[in-house]
Amino acid sequence: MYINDKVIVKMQDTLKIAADGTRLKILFSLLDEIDNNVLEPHHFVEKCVNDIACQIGASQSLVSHQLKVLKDGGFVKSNKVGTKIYYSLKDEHVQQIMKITYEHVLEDDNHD
Amino acid sequence: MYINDKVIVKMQDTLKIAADGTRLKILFSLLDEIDNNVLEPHHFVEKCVNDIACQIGASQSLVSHQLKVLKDGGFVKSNKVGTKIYYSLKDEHVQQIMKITYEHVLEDDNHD
DNA sequence: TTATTATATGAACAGTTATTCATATTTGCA
DNA sequence: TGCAAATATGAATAACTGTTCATATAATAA
Repeated sequence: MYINDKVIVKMQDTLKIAADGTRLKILFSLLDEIDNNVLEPHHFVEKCVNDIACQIGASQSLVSHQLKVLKDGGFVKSNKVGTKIYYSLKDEHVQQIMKITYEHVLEDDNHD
Repeated sequence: MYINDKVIVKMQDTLKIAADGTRLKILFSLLDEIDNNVLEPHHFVEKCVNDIACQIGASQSLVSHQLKVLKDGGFVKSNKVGTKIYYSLKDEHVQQIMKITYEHVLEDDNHD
């Protein structure tokens, strides 16, 4: 084995964070909405907790909980302005994981 | 939201499969071993269940269970020869997910 | 047939986790 | 000060899942 256990655990933890419907919806909502193709490179949008909650149809509490998971996992960053806290994608790795996973499930559709 | 719930569920399911240490070790063991850089493109190696179990230090039963998960999820394919069943990576999406996740955790190391 | 090798399977348990609900904290404003 | 808005937090629960153990199945050889 080339990859040591520490790296395996980190990869596992990273993928676990992405492997949740609510968190995926949050991440998609943080992708730029200017052009319809959300999976192409771009700069990232900032949104506050309530706006995300409304957009994905989840409660404030749930979104707050999951944003904490995403932030601890290095998926998003935050920016406090007044009482609002704006969240945005942290880097492009997240976007790339989503893009490849998206392509993977689309390809599977052809085999069903 | 651009992405419908069906796609979200499929992405979640796909990522869940990758988000496990044992399964990640199995996938890494199925990457070609000729050049040391396991994360570059290549053609995929075939290995039987017992060989994988020995290489990653897991029981036969556990590896068999997880290979079933990986196969059902479209991550690996199998090829029966006599009593042995040879498994290999199914396509390059799996490899790409691993590569990007790997890069992501390496980058995080710089911030610790 | 019997024995052996390789793999799959099912049940059971322990540990984890997503969600909800209620409440706390923080900030801005009157 | 008090109030409202935005977000975070903690507990509790229900559902899920990775692992182990024992056993079953399949293929080969003697």
